Amino acid sequence: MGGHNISGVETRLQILDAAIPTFSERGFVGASTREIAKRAGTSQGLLTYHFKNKDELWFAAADRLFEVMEEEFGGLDLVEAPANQGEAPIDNLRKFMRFSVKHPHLLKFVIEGGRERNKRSEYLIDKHVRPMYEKFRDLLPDFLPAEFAPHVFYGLMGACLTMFSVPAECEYLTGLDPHSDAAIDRHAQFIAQLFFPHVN
Amino acid sequence: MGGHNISGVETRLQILDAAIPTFSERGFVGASTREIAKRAGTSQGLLTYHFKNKDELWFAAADRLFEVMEEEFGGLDLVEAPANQGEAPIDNLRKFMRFSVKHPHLLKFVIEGGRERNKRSEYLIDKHVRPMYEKFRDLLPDFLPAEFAPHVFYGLMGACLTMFSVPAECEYLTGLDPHSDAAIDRHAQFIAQLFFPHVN
DNA sequence: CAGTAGTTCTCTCAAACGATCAGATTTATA
DNA sequence: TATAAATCTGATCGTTTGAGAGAACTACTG
Repeated sequence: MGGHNISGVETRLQILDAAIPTFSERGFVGASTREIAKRAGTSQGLLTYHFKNKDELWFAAADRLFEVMEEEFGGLDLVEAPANQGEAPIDNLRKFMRFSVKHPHLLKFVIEGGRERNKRSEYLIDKHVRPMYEKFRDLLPDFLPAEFAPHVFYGLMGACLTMFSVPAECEYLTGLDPHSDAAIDRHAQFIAQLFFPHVN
Repeated sequence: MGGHNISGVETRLQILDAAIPTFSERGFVGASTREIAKRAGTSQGLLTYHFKNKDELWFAAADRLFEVMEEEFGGLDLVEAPANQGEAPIDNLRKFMRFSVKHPHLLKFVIEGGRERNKRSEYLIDKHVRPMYEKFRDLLPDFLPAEFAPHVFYGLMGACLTMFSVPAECEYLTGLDPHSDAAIDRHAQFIAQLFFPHVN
């Protein structure tokens, strides 16, 4: 078997690597399959050959993003490490923020997914977010009542990531570029003092 | 003067009241002028009469939202009140969160505006967000170094509002409805303990 | 009551969209 | 070398989009 490219797998990846930033920048509706094809250097008709439709392309892009996250970041150890091994939480927070800055698209996918409930958001939550959340929840300290889990989760996530989820706004509003190492380190320091005051 | 409706001002408001939830739910690109017109009970061509184009309609909707916020909430006193008058910060946080839950559209506007830098985000920041931010920044305690202002701002905003900015996701993921009074109270309690531990 | 200006509505248009398809092209297998 | 399978391109379909031109309507003015 064969085709123009050595293998369809390679083309698939090229398309996904073009689809991810496009969906991230323009949103699902705003991203056109023609722009994605142009970025990938292929034709628009090829997208529906490799992926059945735009929804399936989005699913595949989300899967690819979390695949990269799993490889590079290795899961969410925000709570586990400091609680169980006594590691400095600031190191984990910094690692977490650095990853979020390096891969802003994942954050954009999750945030846009949370906007309204549809098949995309349900796919994202069921397949990728819920496992993370349950791991997080199970690692919370015992003295914390169970009903506080959502509040700690969204409180911590929001405090950690909001600044990096709107980098353009942050720089235009405050003059601070959230991508800079200084900003990341300072934010990690601030959040660590906030959530883990006893460790310092 | 005259026309089919009693007054153009009334029609304008009807259109804005339809545009706000539509932009909020679907985003700027996803919201079609036809859906807005249908919700408002008018024709689509009327939108370009009252507002020059879709961008101007969005600007007017944003202005209207912040107008309501100013009337009902009266500015951001998160820091001012507790620092200067010794009021319980939890009351201000609760008030802030209640408003955000009652008017989720404002939050959606700001979040989508931060996605990428364009004329909409710049309009929103320059006209509405920057005054809030500068007021917030000027009220921070003196012992806090100035370069921490953006971190406190986005840390606090993120911790406070992220849960309410993705209510559908929150409920589907954690089973907790962020609109409920119990959730709001508990979140205010958690955030207040986090940011103002000395007050309790 | 006629005239006029301001307002609302209908109809239309070009552009862009996702999706589909026939056929060309390349590779793998026999 | 022949054949089948996989890959890719380019054209096209039916819809939906934002925007605009001009008609229809209403209230005010003289």
